[in-house]
Amino acid sequence: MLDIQALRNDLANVAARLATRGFVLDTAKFEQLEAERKTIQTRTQELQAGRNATSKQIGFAKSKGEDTTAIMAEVASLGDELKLAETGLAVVLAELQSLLEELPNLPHDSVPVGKSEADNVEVRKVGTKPSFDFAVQDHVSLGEKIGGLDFATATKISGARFSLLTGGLARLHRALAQFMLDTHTDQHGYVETYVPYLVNAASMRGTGQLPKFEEDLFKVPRQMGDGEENFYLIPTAEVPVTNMVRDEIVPLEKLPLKFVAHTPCFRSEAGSAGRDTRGLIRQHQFDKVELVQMVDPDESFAALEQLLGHAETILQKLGLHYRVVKLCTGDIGFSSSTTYDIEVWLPAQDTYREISSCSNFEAFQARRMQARFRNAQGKPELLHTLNGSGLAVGRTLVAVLENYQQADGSIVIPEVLRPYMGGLSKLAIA
RNA sequence: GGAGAGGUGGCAGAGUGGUCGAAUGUACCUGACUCGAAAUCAGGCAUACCGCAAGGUAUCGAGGGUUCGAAUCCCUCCCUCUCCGCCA
Repeated sequence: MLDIQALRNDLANVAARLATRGFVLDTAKFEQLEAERKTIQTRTQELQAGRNATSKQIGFAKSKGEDTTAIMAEVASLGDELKLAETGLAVVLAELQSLLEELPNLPHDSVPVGKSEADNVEVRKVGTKPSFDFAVQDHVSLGEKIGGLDFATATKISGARFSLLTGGLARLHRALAQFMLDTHTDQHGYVETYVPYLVNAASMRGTGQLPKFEEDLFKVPRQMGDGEENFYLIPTAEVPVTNMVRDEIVPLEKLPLKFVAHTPCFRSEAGSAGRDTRGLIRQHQFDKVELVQMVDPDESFAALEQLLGHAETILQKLGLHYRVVKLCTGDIGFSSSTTYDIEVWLPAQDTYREISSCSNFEAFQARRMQARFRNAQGKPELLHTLNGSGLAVGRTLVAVLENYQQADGSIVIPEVLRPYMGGLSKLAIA
């Protein structure tokens, strides 16, 4: 959520910055709501002040045993007008709130201006493309050759966009996740966390998935007293982990907070019909190791570079070629101020494919969540939150399969994963 | 699932219809005393919004209700704790 003060003080500038990401801010509507709010709020507060003062007099008079019928008659007439004013105020405030909740974050000044993915800026390439003296196969064919990648059965069990791993591939998948977790906890100073996969609406609101992107989520209805209040399946561990600090005031000396979590992620992939239908690239369920940091605002951009480096380390240790891309204003996510994507080289597709996305949200999520720390002056101040995939496990599995394939279709297991594979050095063809 | 007890400021903990936004303790900040610290003493110390300011408004788990007036009474819900049952 943006700071409403920024909109009040410098609406044109906010609108201009939002425009760079293709968002049209209805400034007239905002100004109108603000004007209404001011009028109604002032009026309401005047009425409340009047009522409070009179009621106080009644209490005072009664305590002295005086007659109060005259004053009580006077204040009685306030009731209806006050109720009306309060209701009107609540309506305007709710409208303002929902307008505010649907505004995306302001891109940071350093973010390249652009319309789409095509305008993203490549920051660096690391490693080299592997060369093959045979025709490369994609991970689906490779999975069939060595066995253990079974889409047909997954479809029977659940439907499209689900996968089933068995045997060596299932173990390789687990090995990747474990390797990532161990690296981030042992070498990068993250605290391992195990979190709920079903979360409430307040958490989804906190990180920005709600109210605007409900159709991307899997919703689990449940009865709650009279009505119903849904659970949602997490689309990323960012949601439960970042919400750890919702409504908290973190002591300064505890910063930065750094958490890592390995979780499944559930996405409805609404609006992605027909995209990436083959293979493991785009699924309703996939695993991800997620890095999350909550930091002092002065340090969030340095933290972003570090976090990005932590994610890159995994690819380097796995010996995978990748590039880092800085997303342009038109391509960054709703809540993000700055985002780097890491794209891994996939030889079978002859292209780089997103495997991690690392973002600084500045105070955008913290303001929604009221996630604060006590600053050096002892005052509560909004934190900055960051997160990044470190990495998407399913896509990393794809990258390992495709980059480590041999002429016969077998897969050499990267050195760093072998301890997690019981010393195995190769997945042989079935 | 059944029975009971609770949810108040950073923390602990009073407060059961009227100068209560809330005693007290503790933590923290400032000052005094001290060579310095501890102890002691004095003062300060919730958040948000409106306002140039004076000041005002809201917030005592959430929502609704009663009332001139609600932390306090009523209703619904959520959460926590204790005991019992069930259970990976």
